[in-house]
Amino acid sequence: MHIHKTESEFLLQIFLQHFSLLRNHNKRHRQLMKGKEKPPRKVTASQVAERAGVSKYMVSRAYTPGAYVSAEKRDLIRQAAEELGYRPNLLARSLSKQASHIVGVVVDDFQNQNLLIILNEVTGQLQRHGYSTMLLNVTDEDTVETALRQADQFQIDGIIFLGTSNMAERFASLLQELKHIPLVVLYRDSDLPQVKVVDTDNYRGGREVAGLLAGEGYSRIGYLAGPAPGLTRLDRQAGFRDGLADLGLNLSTVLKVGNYSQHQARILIRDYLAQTDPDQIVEALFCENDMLAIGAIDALKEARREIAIVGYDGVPAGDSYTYQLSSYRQPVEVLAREAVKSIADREMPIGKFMAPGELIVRRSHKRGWLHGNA
Amino acid sequence: MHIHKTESEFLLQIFLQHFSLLRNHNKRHRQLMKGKEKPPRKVTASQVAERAGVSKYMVSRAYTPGAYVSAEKRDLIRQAAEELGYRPNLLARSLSKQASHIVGVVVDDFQNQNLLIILNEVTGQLQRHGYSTMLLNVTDEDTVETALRQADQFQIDGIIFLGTSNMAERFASLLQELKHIPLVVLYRDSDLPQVKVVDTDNYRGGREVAGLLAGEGYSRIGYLAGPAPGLTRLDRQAGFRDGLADLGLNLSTVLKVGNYSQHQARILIRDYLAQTDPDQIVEALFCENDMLAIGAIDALKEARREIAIVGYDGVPAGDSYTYQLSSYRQPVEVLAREAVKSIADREMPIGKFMAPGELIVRRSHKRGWLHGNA
DNA sequence: AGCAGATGTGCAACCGATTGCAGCTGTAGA
DNA sequence: TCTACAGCTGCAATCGGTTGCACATCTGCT
Repeated sequence: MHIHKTESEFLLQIFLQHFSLLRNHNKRHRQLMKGKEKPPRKVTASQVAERAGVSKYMVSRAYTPGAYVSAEKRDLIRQAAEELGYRPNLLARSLSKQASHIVGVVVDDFQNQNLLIILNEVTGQLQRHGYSTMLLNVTDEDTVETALRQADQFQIDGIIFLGTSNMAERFASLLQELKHIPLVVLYRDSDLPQVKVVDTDNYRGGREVAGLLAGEGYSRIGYLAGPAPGLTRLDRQAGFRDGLADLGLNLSTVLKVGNYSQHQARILIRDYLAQTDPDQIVEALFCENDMLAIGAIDALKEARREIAIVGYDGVPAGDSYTYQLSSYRQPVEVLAREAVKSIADREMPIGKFMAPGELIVRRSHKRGWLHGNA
Repeated sequence: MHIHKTESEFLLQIFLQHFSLLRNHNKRHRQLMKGKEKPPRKVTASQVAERAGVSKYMVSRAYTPGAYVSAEKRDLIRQAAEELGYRPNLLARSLSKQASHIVGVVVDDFQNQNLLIILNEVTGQLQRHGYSTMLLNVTDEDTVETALRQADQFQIDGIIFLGTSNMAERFASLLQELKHIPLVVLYRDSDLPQVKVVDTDNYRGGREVAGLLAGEGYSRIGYLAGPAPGLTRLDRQAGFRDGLADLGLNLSTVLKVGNYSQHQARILIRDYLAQTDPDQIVEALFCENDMLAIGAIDALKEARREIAIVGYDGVPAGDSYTYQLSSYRQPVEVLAREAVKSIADREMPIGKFMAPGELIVRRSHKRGWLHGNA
């Protein structure tokens, strides 16, 4: 009997705990916190005001540039705030200001090294400008809308789309409804209206690579394209083609791979080698990005065949002894800076920003790279 | 005269616009928006309430599980909300609920492929659980505090630390003050108090790798360690050592590299080969992670020397023909799930979660990997 | 019929900031 | 001395939600 009672009491307690947890979570939480030794002081503006002997409204003004505050009061308040360790609640501020200083950043491929390096740069820049980064995962199609909705509900100040896929288009069309949210597409060109594009100068990059390969004296030259829709690929390829043409060469082959993975490129090149008349196989191949180039080199090593390879991006892995990949470096920092600036300016960003990159000359574009070191 | 008047009126207008732009940005913005063809309808709970013929409080309850609402009214409200395209303002909700459903995710190395794969998984899982990811950039030391502050001001529900560096310690100590913020350290073991650790079972992984190498009949066996402080490295190494011991072998050499880059590993191995008595050079080397392993392989190829190599992580790059890296796969999805769950449970997460991984048997641990395919 | 208890609803207060406006100073100019 | 006006300051309202509580309403049970 006794045991029964204790047991049911115990269960009741559990139930009550659970109930209050559901229905009254925050109050309970607050009390619980208050019980601790070190109350994690949520210092509010009112508390600062009290200490400084002013009203809470002045606290806000002390941090608003251009507001009417006497210099002495401002300093007084700032000091009080300092002493209390006051950190304004950004949720409240954002709610009131109707702008969150949060930027949504979308990455569509976590295997692409260069994308991630840009991501790093972008978040760093955003942070330095006082923005926070909300990372949106859209690796499968269904999540695009979910992610965007979530971001929108947080009143984000803008979206930076980092990737190659046509998700950018999905985003753009979804954003049509939410006209007030600026969209920057980085790492990929596009003619979408109402969008700011930030990318390397693909045409120019293509031309420079053409010059590099022509300098080695190749004549049968190919281009390995990825699946990205839109202009990036076309311009890069056009620049390459035109560059070759200027030097009296022509682009004899264009291969196309289904996605930007190293693995796919390797398989494609393996099949290409196997199925193509040896006389027709290209001597040099410009790959749309470094991941593809690395995959291509793998296939060539495997088959012990040599084709001069040049990539695009300038990822760190290309620097390894195994690959020594010649490439065209994207000016990552410049691109990131421009993307962030576009959003920080708080005007609806439109137009294109195309930065020149820089040739990286290593060994993979030279004759004899497959063997020896010479 | 007439012209003058118009002109000054015009200037006045400009001035007023500018003034209101500065001092009254959001209101102006709203009006501006209202002027457009498609007002980007910020549907609020009140509007939904009006349409459904109830008070706005009921709207809130219609979405609160376990609240007292009649089924019919709930459906009515939900439908009205649907028709209007109502999306609750998460800033307001978070402010009121004292919990933002935002999780801070810290990545300390954007070159580490496995980290990024985990990042992908983590953000995906978070999204699925209704959380948003705030990506914190802490690539240089100074930004740790800034980043954390920013996150704290958004009332984040927790932090997931993804990385190997001792920034985790910095975080933990800074979080001491902010006791209410849960910290999960993923991809790295630690004995920090008040922290939840999620990692592979390093000891077990080490043992399994020992078995793999012993099976090939090597006797001089080494370990290539990275700089990470703490238990991950020690356990992995201890498991390896114990595993060898059980099979009558011992760990003859431990090399240590200054950071986890492929490049550093390559240089270290190159020097090791050059400076070590050939009779003393190990036959097999277990590398603390795949990036190091890949760097080591590069150095070996360069020197045309063979040492059996095994990595740890299971990054996709290891699958390339060039490397064919044998490794120990971290159960990325399981780890991510556990990390997210720890935070979603809303209790202060403490303790360790160690998941077993899985051997990946490719070629780099076998004799003869340097030459041929056999 | 009378009443306890469960179920639904709206009011008002609150989360923590920002900001238009009214009112209060002080001081210079008439 | 009175006025004008600029510089400050605080009140009250607002952002868009959530929630304790008081007040119905509707059961079913004596």
